[in-house]
Amino acid sequence: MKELYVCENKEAQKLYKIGMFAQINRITVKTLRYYDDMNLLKPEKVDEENGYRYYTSSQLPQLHKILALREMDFTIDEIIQVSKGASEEVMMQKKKSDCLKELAKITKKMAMIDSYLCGSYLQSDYRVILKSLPEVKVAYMHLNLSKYDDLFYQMPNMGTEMENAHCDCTEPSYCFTIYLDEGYKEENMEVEICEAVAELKEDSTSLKFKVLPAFETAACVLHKGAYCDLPKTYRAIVQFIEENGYEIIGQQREHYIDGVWNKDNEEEWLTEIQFPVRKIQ
Amino acid sequence: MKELYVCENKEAQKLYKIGMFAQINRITVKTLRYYDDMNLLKPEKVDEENGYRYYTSSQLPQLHKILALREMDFTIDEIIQVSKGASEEVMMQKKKSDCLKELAKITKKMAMIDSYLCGSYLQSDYRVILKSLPEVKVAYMHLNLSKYDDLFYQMPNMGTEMENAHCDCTEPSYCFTIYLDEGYKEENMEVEICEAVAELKEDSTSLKFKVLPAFETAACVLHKGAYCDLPKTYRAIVQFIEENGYEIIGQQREHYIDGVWNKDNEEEWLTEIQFPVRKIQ
DNA sequence: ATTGACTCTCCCCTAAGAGGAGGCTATATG
DNA sequence: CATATAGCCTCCTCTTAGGGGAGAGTCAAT
Repeated sequence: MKELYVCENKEAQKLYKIGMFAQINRITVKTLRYYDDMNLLKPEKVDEENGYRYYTSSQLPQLHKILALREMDFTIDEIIQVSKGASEEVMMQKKKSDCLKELAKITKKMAMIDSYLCGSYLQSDYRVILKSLPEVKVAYMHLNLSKYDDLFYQMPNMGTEMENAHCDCTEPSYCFTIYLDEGYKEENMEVEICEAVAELKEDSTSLKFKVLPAFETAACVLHKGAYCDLPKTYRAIVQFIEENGYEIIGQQREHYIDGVWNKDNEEEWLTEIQFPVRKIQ
Repeated sequence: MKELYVCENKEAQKLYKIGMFAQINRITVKTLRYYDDMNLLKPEKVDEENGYRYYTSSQLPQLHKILALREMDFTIDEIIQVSKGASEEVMMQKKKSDCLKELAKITKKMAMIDSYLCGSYLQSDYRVILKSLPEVKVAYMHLNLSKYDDLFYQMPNMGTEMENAHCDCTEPSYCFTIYLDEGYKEENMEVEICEAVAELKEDSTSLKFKVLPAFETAACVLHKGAYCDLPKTYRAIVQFIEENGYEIIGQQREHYIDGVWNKDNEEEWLTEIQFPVRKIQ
């Protein structure tokens, strides 16, 4: 029965070796040694001869506090701050806001996974990214197309006109169309074919120049394959915009990356859709 | 205008150096080099002479897929599995369940922080831990106490009786009382003082022996300081048990670690309360 | 030819320990 | 008393997904 009590020796404090102390607290020996190295919890006594660490029961509350804070995801450094007297209150509030951020992130992740699983993002080949569109100088031709494919018959024309005007294209090249119609149309659409240039030149009858303003945020998605599948991609990106609380604030651009001009195989064609957007408050 | 289109040279594929390719995709050069090292995304071509990496637009979809999966918290290894043909469906489901687990963890963390902030855990000095209580052989004395403090007047008696019976205490020592009354009582309580021993001995009139069964789970909390504050600690642990969906399935033990027998200062006394519990389905 | 912007490889760093090698020590058993 | 085993020590490497930087080579424009 509490041998030390019987002995009436109040000085003697039971010393636990590291293994026992670890077992009592359901942690590993490694962890205790690590906390020693980090100067977070020093053993009560270290044998000078053999280096053995000895702990006492009076260190239990300190250790339990450390473990409690670790469970709340405090880092070792933060726990050291606390033990040096930093306001726990303040750090807790910070931790809480960290938790809320993490919660938001994980919720977003879940939403992405879910939207993949229910197939609306079509096998995850759609990755909507938000990026900024810088101000850009373009050469452009205004066209009324009776059907979509006419667009590409016009492209060689535009190439010729640009050569005549001695235009320098930017590197990497940035060639796209702007749709001027509101809403979706399959025929008789009004478009502008644009290509980024280094400098503005004199307007001619068909080839004109202008500066497009920058957009702080644009929702962009890559479309791989023939153009007949483009509508599906449009639906996906518009869905993304709606679901994530954005609104469209400008004309979308269809940016041609790979196409008939450099790839025989339609499946390798690559197009990027860019929608200028803004977060709805 | 799409110079390659004008040139009608379908073989020529525009090669991007790593910096440009990184910029196009809003990622860092380091990331691309890392993916190369990991064999996740090899450049289309590497210059044999100077080691420069060159990428093409046809690698964009692959890269975007990688980035999309990274956003969903897939590890590099998992993405490699996917690119080698592992079922995305299955991995997504796994990811989702990971997310749910993480969500549960973070919710728990938040709850801990909140309960700290609203003070119910009293400055976080209470850390409830769940551990198993192994089967234990004890020497014990059955007592009826008119008031709590009488307990400690009985302890020296018990020490003497145990010495007479030649008991070997376990290491570390495990000395505790079991409360036999239902509910909380401040006086006239029926208790058993127990001390773990290596072997059972012959019962005497006052000192008896028995084996206490193991409990798979016990909610335990350290109490630091004088015994008059114990009720607060009891309330905290009972609150924890209720809030976390456990139920009490045995008599609680009050395990004496540091006390009057080895510490003069009441504030250094240390006691552990152990409640055998079970998760409610 | 020079300059500045890119690129390469190689090395070290992260948080909180885990895993293990090699060597010393404490305790229990024969 | 000798030895076997378990426990302890230090030191080293490993984990993720890249980041930072050194030192050296390379490209493109002036």
